[in-house]
Amino acid sequence: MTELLNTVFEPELLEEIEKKASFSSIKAGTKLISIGQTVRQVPIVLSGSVKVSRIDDDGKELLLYYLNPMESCAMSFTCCMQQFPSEIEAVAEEDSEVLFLPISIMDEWLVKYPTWKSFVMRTIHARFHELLKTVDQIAFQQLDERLAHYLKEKAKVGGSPVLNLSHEQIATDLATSRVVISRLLKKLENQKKLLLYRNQVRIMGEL
DNA sequence: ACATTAAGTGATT
DNA sequence: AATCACTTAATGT
Repeated sequence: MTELLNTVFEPELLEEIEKKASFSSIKAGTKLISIGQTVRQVPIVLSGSVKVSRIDDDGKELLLYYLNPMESCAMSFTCCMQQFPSEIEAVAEEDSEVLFLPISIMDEWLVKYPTWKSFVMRTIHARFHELLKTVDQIAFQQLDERLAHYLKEKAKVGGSPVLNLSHEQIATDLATSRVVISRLLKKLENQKKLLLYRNQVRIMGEL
């Protein structure tokens, strides 16, 4: 478990993490944080994956990105240092192991440990990049590309080309309607890129 | 066999 | 791309 951390952080920092962090195993579907809640801890995903999404005023959901092993949430850095309430919701996508770091250590570690600082910078950069990507996908209204991206991500996260999802679930993740998703999926199926079943999508070729 | 839920489709905005 | 209305197919009881 710590092997992953070893490759990223310096020894002294690892000791500190050992002392200050709390480790927890999270069951699939567990909500880690919801909107409005104040962030008090920074999560680092060790195994599994966590889905981070935005919910609008009408309760409509929009998937932002996944946290994979050795990734953390950029929102948590910015939010919790200033004690701002969360603007996102995070739910465990599968059974996961997560390390929680208290916010109190943030300032101190940033100056003390170069590997921590670069970790923080890397994750902020990575998330920001990811966000920009989804933003201009939405701006240019290319839902088909968003769907392809979504399916690829799902396959990567789940480690399998077989996705157990209903069209409905896909639609809520992408904040659109089921009918639209069904049509796009059908189009992809006709292009022999995937096969459709009830509550299941099997990816065949390159999307 | 019947009810419920998921998926497919044409027409309309 | 979204919504409506409706059909068809798969699943659960």
